[in-house]
Amino acid sequence: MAARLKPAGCCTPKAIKPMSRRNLEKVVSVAKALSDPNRVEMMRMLAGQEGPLCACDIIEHFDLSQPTVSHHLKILKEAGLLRGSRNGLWAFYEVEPEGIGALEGLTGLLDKRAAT
Amino acid sequence: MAARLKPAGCCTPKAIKPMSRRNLEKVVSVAKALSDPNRVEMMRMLAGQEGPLCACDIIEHFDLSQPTVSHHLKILKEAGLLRGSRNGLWAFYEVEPEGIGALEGLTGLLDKRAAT
DNA sequence: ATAATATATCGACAGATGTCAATGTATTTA
DNA sequence: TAAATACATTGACATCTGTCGATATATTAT
Repeated sequence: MAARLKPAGCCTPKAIKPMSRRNLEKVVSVAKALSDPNRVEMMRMLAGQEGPLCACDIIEHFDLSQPTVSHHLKILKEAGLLRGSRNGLWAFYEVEPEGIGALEGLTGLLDKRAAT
Repeated sequence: MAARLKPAGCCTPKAIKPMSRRNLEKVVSVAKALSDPNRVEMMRMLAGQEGPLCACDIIEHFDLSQPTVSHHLKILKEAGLLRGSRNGLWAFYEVEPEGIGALEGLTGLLDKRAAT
């Protein structure tokens, strides 16, 4: 029969607080966007500015090809963490408030243990 | 020559606040751990309990094979979001305080817009 | 109109990731 | 000791992801 047993005197798990599929997907897409070190650095770079930065400055800062940087910025934008705009030839990016929140939600964990 | 230009009158980006490679990797590993919907649900399930839950209950709750659940729990544990223990045949898992923080850091973004 | 430039998109490829069936390991029971 | 059980690990496979070179698109300057 091989019925799966349970530990003695145990375990009716409490129900999971419901979350819509849409919100779950949102959480996952934000986490996914921040699950690459280059993208985290892009977020940290933009979060430290007082206004938008042109793509050229971001490209210059990373040791990646221009298409790759463009690709990463797109992912961050689609996750709602960045906002993009354009002025003539140049593309500008800046963090969304939500992006700051997400970034701090993760990096804030570190501040509670060791500095840097 | 094709020298890369810059927008007129613009842009000396402010330097990125320094972050150690170790801390960057930590942030990325946490984000990566939460970048799968099943793992987010496992975290939410465990975060809603008052104590540890046996693996059997987690396996039962998800529409995944036992090895796959075990694999996901391992990733969450290695990211520092879960703590595991064992009592006889049974394995128990519970959230680390850091895990709660990381989870709330991401799901908290949603509460500010739409409920659920 | 033509050339030059900044950025986005496409196509390809190697490596990472989620999944399961099969097997291994450790513990309890008979 | 032998059988049963809960969970972990392994191996295989399809899909996803990060990356780049090549190309396309849009804008400005000549």
